[in-house]
Amino acid sequence: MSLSLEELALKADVSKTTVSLVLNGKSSIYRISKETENRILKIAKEHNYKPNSIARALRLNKSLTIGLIIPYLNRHFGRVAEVIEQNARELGYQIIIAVTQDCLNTEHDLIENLYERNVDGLILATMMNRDQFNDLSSKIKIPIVLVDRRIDGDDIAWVVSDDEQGTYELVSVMCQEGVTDIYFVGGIEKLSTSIDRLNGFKKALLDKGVECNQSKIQQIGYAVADGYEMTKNIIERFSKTPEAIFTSAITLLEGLLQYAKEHKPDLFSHTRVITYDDHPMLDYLQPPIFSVRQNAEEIAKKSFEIMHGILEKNRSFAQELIKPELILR
Amino acid sequence: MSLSLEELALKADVSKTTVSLVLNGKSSIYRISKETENRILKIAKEHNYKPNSIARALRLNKSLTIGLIIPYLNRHFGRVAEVIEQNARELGYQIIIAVTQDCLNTEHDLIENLYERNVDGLILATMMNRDQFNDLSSKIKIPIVLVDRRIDGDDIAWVVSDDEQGTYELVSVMCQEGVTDIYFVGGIEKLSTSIDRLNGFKKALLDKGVECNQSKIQQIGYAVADGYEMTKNIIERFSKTPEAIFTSAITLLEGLLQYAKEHKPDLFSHTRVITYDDHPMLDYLQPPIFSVRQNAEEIAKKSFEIMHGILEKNRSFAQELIKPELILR
DNA sequence: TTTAATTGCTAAATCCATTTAGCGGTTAGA
DNA sequence: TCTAACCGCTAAATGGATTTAGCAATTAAA
Repeated sequence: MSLSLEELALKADVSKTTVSLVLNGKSSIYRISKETENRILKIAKEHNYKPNSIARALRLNKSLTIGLIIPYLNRHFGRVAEVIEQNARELGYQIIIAVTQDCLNTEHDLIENLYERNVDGLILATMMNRDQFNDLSSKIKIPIVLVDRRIDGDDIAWVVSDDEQGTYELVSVMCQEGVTDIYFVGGIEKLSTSIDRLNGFKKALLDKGVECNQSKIQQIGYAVADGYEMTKNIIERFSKTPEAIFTSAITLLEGLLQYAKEHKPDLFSHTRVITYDDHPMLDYLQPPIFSVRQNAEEIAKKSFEIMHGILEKNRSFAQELIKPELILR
Repeated sequence: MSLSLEELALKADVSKTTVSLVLNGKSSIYRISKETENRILKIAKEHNYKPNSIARALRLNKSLTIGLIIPYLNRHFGRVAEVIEQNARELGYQIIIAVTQDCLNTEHDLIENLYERNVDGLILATMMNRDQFNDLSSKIKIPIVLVDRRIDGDDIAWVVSDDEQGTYELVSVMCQEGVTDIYFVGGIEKLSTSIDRLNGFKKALLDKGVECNQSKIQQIGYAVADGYEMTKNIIERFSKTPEAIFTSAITLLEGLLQYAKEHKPDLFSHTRVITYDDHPMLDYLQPPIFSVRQNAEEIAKKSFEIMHGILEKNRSFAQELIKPELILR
């Protein structure tokens, strides 16, 4: 490890106070002479001095560290994490990452854990509801920015994809082609991602004068197996083959594909499949699957931007809806 | 934040030394009476005391933090990171993550950065060669475990997929079907992943008595665009359509698919495609693409295990080849 | 010449947990 | 009765950077 302030002070023949003041740009405030200043700067540079970050964190009660808590490091969240890390690094922050596997208890433990480990802020893809979040906020005195999943409330910072609009547009494309017998394969019912996507779904149908039948809506979870299960239900419960199925996440589409491969190889000859989330491999699937691509880069960028604004620029919370992109193949 | 040792000591009417000794399980060594011990434990529990991790790190020179440096947070590395994080968490460690984008300079900066930030160890998917690694090792006095990409040397800890064997087996399948006119679409030439996969490739052919023609081997890089480029070269340079193409990463396969879609839609009717790395979507592609699935979970588990062994159990380095799995569709 | 202001710098406190050396007091052994 | 061992606990040092209050020396003002 590099030298300490004290060792540097010894070499420069001044006190460590002086060294610290100089290196923190406070020479003029404390009237350190130009001569002394230059000498110290030179020696610090020669020895490539870097202040011990732990000592600094202890004294300043600021660790330059952000906790990032997400359900998985899958394609979407992996990309989000990657871009958050890059943005954070440029501004001197580090990212401590942790995954919840969409388990609320794990999420709570992780938040507590990271908080105790003195992160300066938390970026969170949460499973909490409003009440749970309020409880947390009262205990935790660091800024929290929600990412990907929002919670209603004027005082909560979040950055999410415009799930409702994205789904609305995608489903509308189907409607415009005259396809309105669409099934909704959804995720975790109380999460904003599911609520908003379902709202977009219903709205698109309603615009075509079609009231969505509750029996066409399922919300079990976001795992591949859940997608499999819901597809199975649709195919086996109803005698009529659906005109279209909307899966509200790429994992659910995977489950659908798996079921189709095993039990319904001709699914695609009668049924259109559309999905939230995009994946490059979809380009090579037959028949083409329309999708909604979330702008993970923008989501990541904005969420760190808001965090940074709160931490260093005295800004308050902010909320951002990021426009997704329709991909029609 | 929770109480400090001192506040706790006040409440228990003892010195903070006593509290610290009790909470660190040293009551008997220092002959703290059972009565005092229980009183302190009770009060600590009531107030849910957690030692300030920063102060602890400063005093002990141990941050319980591991740096994880990888090229991207793509599917493979995302899964590796996820499992490392989970394993680390169970043993009280946190993961600080950083991505290099396969840039050597970035990698160096990140290593230095994390080192200065007092991580206890580094898990590294490196681009360095032996010399660069030796340089680094002499400067950096914390354990390093290489993951996914190894460097030759008896004293270097690493955990990698058995790239040579995996490729050997996959290519052998082709050979056994009589297909030996196989092109190698490779990654970054000097990385072990490329070297080992190429060796496995050549060995499989040699076992069939076929000497691999150098012109069938390309190694540009691991990006999707590189895969596109190499596929283009193969298709456009040679008059004869290849019997088979081996892509040595899923990203390269993506590039191949992209090129095929745009310029050679009939590629699959004459050419078999096989790839290193697996992806669930491959199950739904026609025709089936054989692949080698790396065991990301095992790679992650072992690499943290080795790190933990070095840090806490006084074990020395270790090297692990993780068996990948052949997926024949 | 005395007082006031300025200059250039530093001692010491602070953040909090850990750990070493050791202080008084009691009991046991010779 | 005196020494040795033991008991139960604590003061103080430590890790390294930051920051406040202020000291001693010089210069300027009255």
